[in-house]
Amino acid sequence: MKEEARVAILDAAEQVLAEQGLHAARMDDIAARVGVSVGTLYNYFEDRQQLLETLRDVRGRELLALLDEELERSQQLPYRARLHGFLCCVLEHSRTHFRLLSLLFEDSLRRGASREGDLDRHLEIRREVSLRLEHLGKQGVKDGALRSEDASHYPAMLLDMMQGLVLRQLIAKQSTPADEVIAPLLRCFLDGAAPRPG
Amino acid sequence: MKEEARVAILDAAEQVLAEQGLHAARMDDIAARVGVSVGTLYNYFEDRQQLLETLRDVRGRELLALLDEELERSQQLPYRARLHGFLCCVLEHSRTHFRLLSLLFEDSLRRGASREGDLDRHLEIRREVSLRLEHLGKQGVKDGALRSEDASHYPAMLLDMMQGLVLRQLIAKQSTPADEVIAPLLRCFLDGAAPRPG
Amino acid sequence: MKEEARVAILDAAEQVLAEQGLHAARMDDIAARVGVSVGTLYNYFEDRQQLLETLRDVRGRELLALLDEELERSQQLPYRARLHGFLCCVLEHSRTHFRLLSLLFEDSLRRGASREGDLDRHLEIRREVSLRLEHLGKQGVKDGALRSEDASHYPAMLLDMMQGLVLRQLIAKQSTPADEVIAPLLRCFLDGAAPRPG
Amino acid sequence: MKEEARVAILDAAEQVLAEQGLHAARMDDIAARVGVSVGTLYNYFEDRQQLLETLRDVRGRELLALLDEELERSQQLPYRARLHGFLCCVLEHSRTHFRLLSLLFEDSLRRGASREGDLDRHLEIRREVSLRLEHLGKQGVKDGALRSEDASHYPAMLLDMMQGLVLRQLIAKQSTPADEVIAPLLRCFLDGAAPRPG
DNA sequence: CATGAATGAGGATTCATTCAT
DNA sequence: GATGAATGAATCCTCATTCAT
Repeated sequence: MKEEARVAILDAAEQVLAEQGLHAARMDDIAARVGVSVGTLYNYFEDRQQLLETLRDVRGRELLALLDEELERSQQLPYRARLHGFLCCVLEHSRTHFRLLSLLFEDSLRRGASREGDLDRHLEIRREVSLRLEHLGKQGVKDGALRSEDASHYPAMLLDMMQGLVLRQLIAKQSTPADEVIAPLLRCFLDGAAPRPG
Repeated sequence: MKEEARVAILDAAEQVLAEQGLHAARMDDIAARVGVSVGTLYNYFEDRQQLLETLRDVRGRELLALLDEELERSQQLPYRARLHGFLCCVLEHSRTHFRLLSLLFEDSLRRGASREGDLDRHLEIRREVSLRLEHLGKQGVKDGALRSEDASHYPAMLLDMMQGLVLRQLIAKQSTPADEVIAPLLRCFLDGAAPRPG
Repeated sequence: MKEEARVAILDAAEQVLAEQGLHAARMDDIAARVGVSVGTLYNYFEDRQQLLETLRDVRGRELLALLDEELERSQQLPYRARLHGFLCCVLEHSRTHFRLLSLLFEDSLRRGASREGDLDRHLEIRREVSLRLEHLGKQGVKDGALRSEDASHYPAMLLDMMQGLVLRQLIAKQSTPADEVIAPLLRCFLDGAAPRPG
Repeated sequence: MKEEARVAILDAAEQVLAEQGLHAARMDDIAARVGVSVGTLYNYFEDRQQLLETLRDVRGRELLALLDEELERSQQLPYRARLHGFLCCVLEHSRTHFRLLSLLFEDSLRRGASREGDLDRHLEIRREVSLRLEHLGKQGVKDGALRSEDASHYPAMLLDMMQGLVLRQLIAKQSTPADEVIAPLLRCFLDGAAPRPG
């Protein structure tokens, strides 16, 4: 009961944030979106800041759960297929929550300048996703699908490209099927942009 | 005379924005940084919004000028070297202005939702950089250094990876030499992450 | 049954008021102190204002009852002893409830400015105590222990000194035995600060 | 210029506080009283708290200045006359600012419970006045006008009686000439309430 | 042109009170 | 009767913008 309300508030907050931006999203707007009054928000969250932090944490944990599920499911598949599944998963989740995560991330970065150590928690999710990609990468190296040389750079590169990809879809307000956009990304990542000698 | 003042204000604005964030940067702070009073800012810029827009445009044009200069200079070199030079150029400029551009870009994205058509101007710079990369890519294809198949995706991918790269350096507050960070990026981009068969 | 609850609420209210102050004491705090929910408070008292007024009246009547009891008990004693007993009684009660009465009195004074006639009820208790002192004073005059000249001023003076005395103990957070603090007060009051000629 | 504004704000604040009470006095009310807008208040004072503290300090220092002036002036007079002058001075100042000082003092007392050490500054003024009375008392003892026995209690007693006296005038909304109310107080204080044997 | 005090709309937060369960 | 979540009016404070000097 109480939990449903929290969820409803978080969902509303995400919508309003996505539409109005981090700063423009007023508590009144969020309340109106849920269909309650401002005061109610404060029955569930300490203050605006804590509401946003909770939202970030919840969404982050959702993504990680999705990824772990996907990794579990694809355990027997070869590296390329697993990576493809993983990225699709990230893409799918990001399409839904990208603007939110992006806004909150930007904010972390901003405030990270002043309050040292706060940034750590804010980057946790990205780091967790990265860790899973690293782990996956080790399989890739073992399978002979990845060179070990630059392996440490790959997670970041992949995430960067994913992020940009989602961002461009957001801007274009279109949503190409995941396969279609991930395929060239994977081709370039694995095989390189240069023509294969053979 | 008038121009010098504008430049001073823009510089101050960038510093304050980088330190305090888009929203926290107050007109008073900017004025104080220049060493003038608030009123003066309004003699040079219509309002806060226009000051920020000008700042974004100016910095954008500076980057484009740098890139064009670099492309001019490297005209006789092979594709890989030119691309390397180009990315170094982007990296260098981004290191100096990244936080600014990132903040302003986020803001554009945010307000892009509401004010249709406004976003276009905001994305102009990224698009211009992208165009130059496309153009460079054509040489790459001609030189046989790039497959033509996914050529249309390459500019975006490269830019995404550059952006992430700069971002990570900002977060880590360290600044590895350009060559060192761009090398693996280029290796992966051109040759792929998978081991070359030969 | 109903009465016990009222008493419990009033006691809790007094504690919270004493700890947090008139304004900072929230209905939720009072309810929590009793161990009930806010709604319950409203089953026993019209609203916050009425709860506080009741509290003031109840405590006031308790003091008056104590004083009357003391006066009854000391009926046969000489003036000085009766006055001493009376003041000890006031001191004892004040030590327990001073902060409360002080807060409520201040509040009366404040609102007395706006709502004419309201103040009267608020000052009732002080007036009642004063009346008893006046009455006692008449015995003092008869006994030859008081000059009749300024007799009308004495009750107020005594009360003022008592109030200050309690206040200073509150501030110092110490509680000297009643006799010890009342003795010099009585000496000064009855014999004066100037050395006796004899 | 800037100082005039500060003074105007402080005066307005005092009026509004006296009329509405410590808590009911809104920043908007104070601003309206001065004839400026809220924002202006914040150009002169950090926040509400600081405005009130400043007001208390200023009024306190005004009283001390008055007292020191009076003590200076009466230097050659005998103790009784000097004390009379001193008390008149306190009475006069209190009549003008009593409600203010009383409100602020009550507030100090309240918050003194929680924030230890804060109370000290709040009680400073009362303590300063007390010090001057002590000093004056020493002359009284030397002059043979005061018994030294309870001398340490006298300042507090006098102040308590003065405070009550002013309070009662405030409540009664009448303002008896200073001499008339101070005379019986002094008579009682110096000669005692009991009839002189001689 | 520069100044900087004044403006006042705007937003986060609190808390007495209500009322459906 | 008891509960406690919902309500929303009320208030402090901020800061972009203006304009008289």
